[in-house]
Amino acid sequence: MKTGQLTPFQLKLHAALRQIPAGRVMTYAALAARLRCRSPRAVGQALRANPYAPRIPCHRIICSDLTLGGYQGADSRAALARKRALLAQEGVRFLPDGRVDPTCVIRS
DNA sequence: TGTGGCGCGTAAT
DNA sequence: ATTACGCGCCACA
Repeated sequence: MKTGQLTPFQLKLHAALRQIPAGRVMTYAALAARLRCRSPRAVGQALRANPYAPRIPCHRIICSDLTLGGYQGADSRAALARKRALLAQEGVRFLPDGRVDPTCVIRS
């Protein structure tokens, strides 16, 4: 079925996400750099429009400040809590400050 | 610490 | 085709 209604970017994005091992997270900037993109915003937006939420681990992407940033386009406390739960389920550790453990973050 | 501006892509008009 | 917006990041004051 064609390339789907998704854009080439999403495919690339999915490929990058696939490279992220479980229990580990990557920042938007790192992911963008991997996609050869100078704008992390494009990445975030692509994830936000990603209708394949459970199919695409967009929750493995966090802010460069080690903050969860947002989830599904919502920076609400509930969304962040859910994201944190998902990451914790994967084995990612969190700091008492609510930030992600830098050892689990891949800043390549 | 807080604010503004920046470049890329998508989606909508 | 053009405009507006978006889960961000960086630089500067």
